[in-house]
Amino acid sequence: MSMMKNSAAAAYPTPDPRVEMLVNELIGRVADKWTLLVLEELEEHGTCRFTRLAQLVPGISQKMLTQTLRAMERDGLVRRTVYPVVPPKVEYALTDLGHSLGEAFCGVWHWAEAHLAAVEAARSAFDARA
Amino acid sequence: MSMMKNSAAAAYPTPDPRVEMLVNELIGRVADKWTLLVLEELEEHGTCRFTRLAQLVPGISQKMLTQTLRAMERDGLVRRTVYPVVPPKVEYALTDLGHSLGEAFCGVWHWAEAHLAAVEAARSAFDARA
DNA sequence: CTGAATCCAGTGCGATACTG
DNA sequence: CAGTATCGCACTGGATTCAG
Repeated sequence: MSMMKNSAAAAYPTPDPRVEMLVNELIGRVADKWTLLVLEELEEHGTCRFTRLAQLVPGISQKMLTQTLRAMERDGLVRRTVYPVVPPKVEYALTDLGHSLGEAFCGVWHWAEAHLAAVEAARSAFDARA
Repeated sequence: MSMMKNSAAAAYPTPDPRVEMLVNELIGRVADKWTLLVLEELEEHGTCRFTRLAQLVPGISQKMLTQTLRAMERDGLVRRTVYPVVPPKVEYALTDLGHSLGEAFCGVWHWAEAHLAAVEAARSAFDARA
């Protein structure tokens, strides 16, 4: 991975416009608010059942949780295990792919944490100006 | 950077729930599709005028570009310079803060690039199952 | 050229009710 | 328990028009 094309200004990853579009779409999907939150909870608590996740993720509706989990499963980020018992029991766990995404997002997470104050200051200054 | 809190399970950044909420909101704002694209173009091409950006970012409407730039300016990510000439000339440039965000997103970018095939494979498998 | 304002179609998403 | 189905509204965002 990350072979670094021989181009000069290779600080940025993708010179290929076709791949770039696909990458943008993928990021758009994966950088969703609920996806991030679910990802984080699964990282932190490990395998969880549906209702547990609903409690863990603050403010998520049951509909959004279902949709988010489906999308993540489809993208190979989570593994869904159904136990044929009654009442039903369904467990969700991160795949390796999902875990690697969590790590990738750590950079953004750290950035947000580190620069939260700076952003808030900038906002105050901007609002004061206007 | 990345001082690593002394806590044991410090693989994940934020233990404080209050900060976590703020960080989530900030990420939600900043991880917007158009913000990412504008950020990328500004990284790649440096200072740009309004119309230039409109051409550079594929498919963005003038309304969204304006909104995005305003939000980014408010958050301290871009610096807006107005030249009092006629016709008007306005330049947009990344601030240090904006540049640092671009770097933070590189991790996600690389992830998306590296695992694009894996995600597409997972989707095909999922769709075939259904 | 840069942008604000208006209009409007599409849809994201919460609330609620129902099923296996 | 773990969903699916339906409704309804608020908001997103594109197209268009107007202004400095």
